[in-house]
Amino acid sequence: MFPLDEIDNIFEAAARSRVFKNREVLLPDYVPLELPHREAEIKRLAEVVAPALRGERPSNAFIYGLTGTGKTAVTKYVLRRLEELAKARGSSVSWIYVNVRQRETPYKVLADMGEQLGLRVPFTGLSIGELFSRIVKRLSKLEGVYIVVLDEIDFLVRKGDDVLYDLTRINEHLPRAKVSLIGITNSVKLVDSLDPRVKSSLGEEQLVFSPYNAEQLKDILSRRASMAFNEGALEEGVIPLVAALAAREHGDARRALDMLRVAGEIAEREGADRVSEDHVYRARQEIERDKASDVIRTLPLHSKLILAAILKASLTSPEGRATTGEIYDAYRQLASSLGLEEVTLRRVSGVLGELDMLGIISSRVISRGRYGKTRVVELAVSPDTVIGSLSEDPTVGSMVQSMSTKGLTGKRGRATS
DNA sequence: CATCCACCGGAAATAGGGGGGC
DNA sequence: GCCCCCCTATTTCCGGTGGATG
Repeated sequence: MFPLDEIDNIFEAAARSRVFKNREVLLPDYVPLELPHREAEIKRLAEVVAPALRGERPSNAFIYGLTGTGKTAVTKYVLRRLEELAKARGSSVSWIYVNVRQRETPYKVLADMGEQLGLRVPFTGLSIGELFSRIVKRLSKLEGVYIVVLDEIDFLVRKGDDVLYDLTRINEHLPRAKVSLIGITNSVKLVDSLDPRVKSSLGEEQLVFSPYNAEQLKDILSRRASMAFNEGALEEGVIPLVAALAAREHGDARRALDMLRVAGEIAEREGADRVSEDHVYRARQEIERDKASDVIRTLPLHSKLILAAILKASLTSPEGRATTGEIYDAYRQLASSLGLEEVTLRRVSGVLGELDMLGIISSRVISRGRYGKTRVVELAVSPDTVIGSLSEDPTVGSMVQSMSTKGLTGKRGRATS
């Protein structure tokens, strides 16, 4: 028998990282104790929600800014503080945070809200209306101020949605409790597509978050890095590099912190004791690849097939591009070789649009005059990534693998420029 | 300069699998 | 059990449309 304490020693040694002191502070959901370069936004939001301390309903607010500009972090930061303060003064203020992108459908958003209010909600079966009135019923037994944060609210807006509208009017049903809403989005366009009634209600206050510049990113990164990494674990150029790369991608601080964390993880995996610029470059690649793989793996069957068709069509074309028609032909071949029913051209066109949104392909519609209007598609991720992710699928996997050899020879055959 | 290709992309409807309340 | 609901992927229907061609 191996002595227990020796096992412990092994774990202990492995657990003690050479580069990381506290890796968690680089994770996306970590809210730091201070949010540098967002002082003005914090102040604005604090002013907006402050009336809650007097038991008044704060104005609804609309927060807009690109991804990674601190919208979520600032909101959580301010509301946490507000709640603490309220508790200390004996007034009742609570907040509910729902990420609409993760909850996607109106039903799930309401279900999430309901659960946070202590309701037991079946994951399906109820009508939206029923669910809504249960929430109202629950809230009408309560008192105090409730601030509901709907993050990435874009996904709730899709045409003719009354849930948002109903939420803005929920106070009419409540005798004592007061609800105010904070909507967070990263698309300016959203504001226009909003139901005008919702727009005016939600837009009682509007906050705009501007992207961080490279200097600010550098500052944010070094503060965070000093908590996350051991002394001297970062080579000189690492932080400026990460900041520069992220600044180029519209100042996304989350992306920057991710890059830093993954660079650290790569360094650690390799047993290096310092994180180098090379680790950063590789981290950036790895992040892109993982993101794409995750998306591809969870695609529905026919979307995978269509992606395989794109792969096939683009690898056999000299430019690496393919049109909708070509993709459809390739798709039909693949489908019939697997003995599967085919989806229509309209659907393929729709899937192409989805894949574009997901960043797996990039495409634009062009007119070839006499020869019609079509969409030209090219892969936005490396063929190897696509092949790798698709081959895990039980249905299309083997087919993609056999295609990969042919495809890659085809690719090798063409000019490398 | 009208024509006409090869699709685009909106809207509505359906299928069919998940489940309620009563 | 009955009737209703939600959700996703898809079909059906169909009115556009940029620009090379004749």
